[in-house]
Parts: sequence; structure tokens; C-alpha cells
Amino acid sequence: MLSSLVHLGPLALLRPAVNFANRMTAAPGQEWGPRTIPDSQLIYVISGQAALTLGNEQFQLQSQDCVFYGSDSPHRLVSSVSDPCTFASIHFSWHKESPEPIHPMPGIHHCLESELAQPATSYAFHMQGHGDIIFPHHFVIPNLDSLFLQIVREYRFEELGYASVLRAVLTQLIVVIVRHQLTGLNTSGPRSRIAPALEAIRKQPNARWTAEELAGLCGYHPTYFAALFREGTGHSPKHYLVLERIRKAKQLLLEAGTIDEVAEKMGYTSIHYFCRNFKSVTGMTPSEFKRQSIVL
DNA sequence: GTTTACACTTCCTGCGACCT
DNA sequence: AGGTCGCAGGAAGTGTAAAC
Repeated sequence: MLSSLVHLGPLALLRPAVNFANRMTAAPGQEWGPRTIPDSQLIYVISGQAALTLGNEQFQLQSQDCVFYGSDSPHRLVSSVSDPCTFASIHFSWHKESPEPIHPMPGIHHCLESELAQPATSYAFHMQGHGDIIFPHHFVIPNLDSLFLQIVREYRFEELGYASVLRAVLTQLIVVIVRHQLTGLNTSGPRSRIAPALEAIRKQPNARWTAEELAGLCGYHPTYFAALFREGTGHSPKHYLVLERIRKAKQLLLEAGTIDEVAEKMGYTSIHYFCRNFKSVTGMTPSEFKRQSIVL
């Protein structure tokens, strides 16, 4: 069976609206579906693991994985039994005059197991100079958690003008994903050549990686590797590793670890240096971040 | 496209002082 | 007690130019 394609028109004319957003930790083995939803959904896995069945595809999800599906695409999400996942979820509409959220719950319907075999609906934008860009169903983009959590926070506290802020941040999120999709299409680009190193850092940000080790994973000389790395990520290998460590440290701090424990878990032997790194990346100290995040 | 040498820069750590 | 900051010195990383 062929999957259907929805044309969303030019990206610049999009008026998306958040309908619901939350951050939660699933129970071991907790399931959503098989079901369909009335709008579209983006899920960002913060930690742990889960499996998503979408159409005739199955995705094993881990930290930093993102998935997307639209309305009427049968799917099922199952949290890992041994390593339950914590994730941020955003329900949204692609085009809506008003940015005010409309809760999707009444439109969520259970469906038959057999309907999971239907191919998921794809969505495409038109981009001047690039043609039609398909919005991906599964992707990994480093450091996307801040946008997801910003949306969750805005949705939860409903401060003055929150619906407009939700639309603005969601638009930014969509653009970041589309940009990533555009650069990712070029598989011979520098990013693909440093993929083993990116994967190693992603899996073990707490390991004491040296530039030489990372270069070795990709089969390049350290100096040349550093140049490729900067071209592909915009950061030096060391700085990229720091960004990954702080991203992971933010998760651990949210899970009620002390700053000392988190620093140690992330491979820092000096809490002082950890605090300095944390502040340079986030603009706040670990304790400030912890205080601010208690409300989330 | 890739490696090498080298100068320069940045990182990392330990220590002590200070703050909350 | 837990957390932050400034400082100094050694280690490691980075950028550049030249060469293959």
C-alpha cells in the first residue's frame, strides 16, 4: 500500500498551533495505542527507551530521538520495561487561524492492531530553491530538548500571551527540523563522515573522549578530523562533548541528583569545572537550573 | 583529500576563599 | 554542608601552512 502525502504549502506561510504539551516519565511497559490522533504529534525522548510502531515501520527510540506522525496515522508507542522512557510530547496543528490550544483528547481513537500495517501519512513543505521537503518521521537532532521544554513550560503556566509564544517556539522547532532535514539529505557531507564520533559521544557523553580517539573512530588524523568536525557541527570536538555532557547533566539534575553526583556521573573529576561548563552553556549555575526546573 | 609539525589557545584540575 | 568563584600550571586541543 502506498503512503499518502499531504502538501502543507510554503513553510513561510505556515501558522502552526500547539494543542497540548507535556513532559512525563512512562511506567515500565506503558503503551499508547494502537490509536489515531486528530492532530499531529512530536515526541522527544529525554532518557530511557521506547519502541514506536508507525505504519509498517518500527523505531527503537533512545535519548535524543524524535518522532513525528500526523492525524489518521495509526501508531503505537511502548515504553521499555527495563529502561522506561522520559519524554516531551507536543500535539499540534499545522495550520490554524487561532493559536489557542484545542485539547486533542476527544479526537484520540483506538484502532485495530491490523491498521498498524497502514503506511503513515507524510507531510511536505515547499521551499524556494529546494523543492518539496518531506517532514521526517524519525530524526536525531542534538540539543532539541530546550525547545521542547520551553513549549511544555509555556503550555503549563499559561502566562500572558502564551498561545502566541507557543506558536512562535513551535515554528522555530519546525524550522530547525526542516533545516536539519535539508542538510541531512546531503549524505556525503562532513556530518556523515564524522557520524561514528557523533554516535560515540551521544551514547557515552560521560566517557573521557580525546580528540585522537574520536578521530580514530572515523579513520582520520586528529587535526583533519577536528576541521571536519567543526564543518559538520559548528563546534570543536571538545566543545561538542561539553554540550552533550551538559545536556545529559540537565536531565540528571531534573531527576533529583545532587550537583556533586551529577558532575561525577558525567565524568567530571572537578565539581568546579563542571559548574563552570554548566554556566558557560546554559547561562546559569547547576543550582539555579535545579531551582528553576522544580516547577516543571 | 589527507598528513605533519609547530605555535598558540583552551581545557582541566587542585587549591583556597567566600557565599548561602 | 553544599555550592561558587578566582587563580595558576600542566595537559590537551586547535589552527595554520606546507608537503605529499
